[in-house]
Amino acid sequence: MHYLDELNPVQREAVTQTDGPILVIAGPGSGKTRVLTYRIAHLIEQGIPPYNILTLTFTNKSAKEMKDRIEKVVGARAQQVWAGTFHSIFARILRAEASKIGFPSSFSIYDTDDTTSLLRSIIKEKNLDPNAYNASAIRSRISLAKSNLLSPTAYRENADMMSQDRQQRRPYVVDIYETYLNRCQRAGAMDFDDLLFQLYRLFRENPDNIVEKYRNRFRYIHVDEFQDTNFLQYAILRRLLKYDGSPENVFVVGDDAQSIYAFRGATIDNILDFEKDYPNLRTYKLEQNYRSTHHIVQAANEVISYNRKQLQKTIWTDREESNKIKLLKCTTDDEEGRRVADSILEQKHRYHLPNSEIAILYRTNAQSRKFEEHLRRHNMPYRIIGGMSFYQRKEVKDFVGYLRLAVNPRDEEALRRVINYPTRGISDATVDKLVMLASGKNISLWEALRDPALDVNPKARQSLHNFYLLVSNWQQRAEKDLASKLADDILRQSGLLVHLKADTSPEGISRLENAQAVLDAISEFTDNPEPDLETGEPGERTLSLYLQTISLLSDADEKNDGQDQITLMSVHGAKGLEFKSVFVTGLEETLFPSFMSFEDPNGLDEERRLFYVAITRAKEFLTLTFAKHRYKYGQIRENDPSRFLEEIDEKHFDIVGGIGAGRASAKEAPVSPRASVSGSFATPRNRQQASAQPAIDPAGFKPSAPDAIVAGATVLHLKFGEGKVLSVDGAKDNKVAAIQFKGDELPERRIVLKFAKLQVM
DNA sequence: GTAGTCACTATTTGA
DNA sequence: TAGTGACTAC
Repeated sequence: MHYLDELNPVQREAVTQTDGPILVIAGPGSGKTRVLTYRIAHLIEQGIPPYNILTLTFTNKSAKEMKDRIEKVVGARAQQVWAGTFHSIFARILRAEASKIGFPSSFSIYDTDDTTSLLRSIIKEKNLDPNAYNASAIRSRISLAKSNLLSPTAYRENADMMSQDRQQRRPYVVDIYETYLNRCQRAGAMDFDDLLFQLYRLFRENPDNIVEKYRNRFRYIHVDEFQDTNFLQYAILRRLLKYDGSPENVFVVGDDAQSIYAFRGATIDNILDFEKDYPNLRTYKLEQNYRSTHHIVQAANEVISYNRKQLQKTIWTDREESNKIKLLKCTTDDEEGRRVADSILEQKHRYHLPNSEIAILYRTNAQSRKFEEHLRRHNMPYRIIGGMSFYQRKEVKDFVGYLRLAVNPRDEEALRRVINYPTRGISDATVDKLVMLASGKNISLWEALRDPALDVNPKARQSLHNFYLLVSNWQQRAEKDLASKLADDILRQSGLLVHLKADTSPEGISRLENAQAVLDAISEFTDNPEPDLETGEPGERTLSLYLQTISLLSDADEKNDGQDQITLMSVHGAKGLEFKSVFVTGLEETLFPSFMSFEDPNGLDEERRLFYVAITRAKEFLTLTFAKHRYKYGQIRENDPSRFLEEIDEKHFDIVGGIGAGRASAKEAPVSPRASVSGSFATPRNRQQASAQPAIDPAGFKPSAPDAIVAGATVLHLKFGEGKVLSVDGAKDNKVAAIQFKGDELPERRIVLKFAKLQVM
């Protein structure tokens, strides 16, 4: 069948419209990937050289999948398309052009840990209070600044940013930012944001007319998941697209309803601005859902209609046959784990589902444990995406630290990590002196290492010298030697191998195996060079490129080994995926939606979009679960069912056992007095807390109607006791009251009136 | 210099 | 609870 015949009329129009700016608003399961891949295949069929086509995707994995799908239509030429994530494509450009902005071409990439530890050290050097200046909070501040193109100078002139910092009682954030930038430059390192920020800088300063080069190269630009791009990414695209005589061949695909990365700077404004920036824009809406059955699609529409801001769009399906959505009400998180495992077992028997068609989704990675326990108990194979990945393990990071140093000795985070690990007689005091000297003279740690002005005892000096020789030797080899051979030598000569071998505990053995797995990965990498895009020759396969590649891997890129396993992951991780059967778990107030989102309505809207993404992953079976009681930080917490459950019409539900027989009864189910509930999970701490609760006689308690709860009223809550209503907001069925309870550690609690048991006094 | 203990504290999502 | 950083004892 010809590829164009596999498309519906709207899809086909979007695919064959090859020139000018195009926006495709694509609902979940509407064939978005198909449109994108066929459009690129179509361009190639029309004679456009594949290396003139750029496609920016969200994960490396989806870029690869896309290339493979294009290949099915146009053959091997497909592999010459520039397809990858923003970060990986831009890193590649920066490697080629680094010298123009004062970076080595083998610059290091600092991951979140490197950045945080560098910031921690800057905060210490500046003698700032580490409590007020929380390193990871500062990191997100700096990230926010970069994503909005604010240099330190612009930051200082930005009244909003400065006053926010003052309000947070940390007026020196911008100074930390400035120092941080210097340090990165000195270390020849870029963090994730820099890969965008520095590229933007390169294009703006435009040495040697470099923008021209890339404008000519990328004649057709595609962006997947456009709703998740931030201002900086948009600005870079604009640089590439907006100039005199530009054909503006840009094709973006997105869905405002699936925007779930606002927390890291993504903004829907990009979709709205797009229409303004490109007056010739043609917009297509893909609304037919080919993925899910009727009840799922309807539920998704109902939920998303509660969001205030959205582009008008209603997804629909012609799939009539349909299972209802199952709702599992559980008393505890443990019961939730058990019943999900049981349901999976049952589904597998009844419908012969392979494990790979089943996914368990949760809001936070920490929730995976209970599911793991119960799946293991049933001997069901599973894999976890996200959480601690291979390259985040300590032993792997240590080894990689040495490799980074061999490639770029100025890499200060790598140097600090390994300089005395395994121990080689370089004390913390010596390292501190090194850092002070480097700061004083504004030289890199690597230079400071052999600076005669360094005031240390002869023994330490000798140790430093030996370390210097060791690393210099690797560094010289890094440019010519085979990466795998060099890495093997580094593992031995660094002393890491001996150190790891010394630990014969099971964990120790697994650490050794992980280090050796890095060697295997490097061999695999060097043995399979990808073709160079312009020449088609086997491309560069240096250690430096390997390091760059692994630092840009994301969780979603983890491969499956072809085993038939159940997938466990966060809802964020599930974006773009689909499964026959999906379990969306932990649907409780404060968890999903997260309590972090309660402060601002935009936050709640984002949680709702996240829920929308979660349920639309399911093709045939959707199961929603919640637990009344759940452990958090070692303590039991009680939660109400998520408001999102209330936003789905009952007719889509099939309620299975648990607390009460039906949904309505769950709302009015008699609530056990706190003491007896805690008693069944007795720990000394819980007991104490329970006895501190105000004693309210459940028998004499008569809940008032939600309408009776108004701001200023004094109310009684079975669990929290007496409280004052500060405010009430939200529409009729979703009213939320902010209440301050007497003797409560929280300044206020937000209570969903529909679920709450409150009595006006 | 290292290993072990203790107390504290953070609580989301991720390239 | 789990991870971390500071402190202590050898």
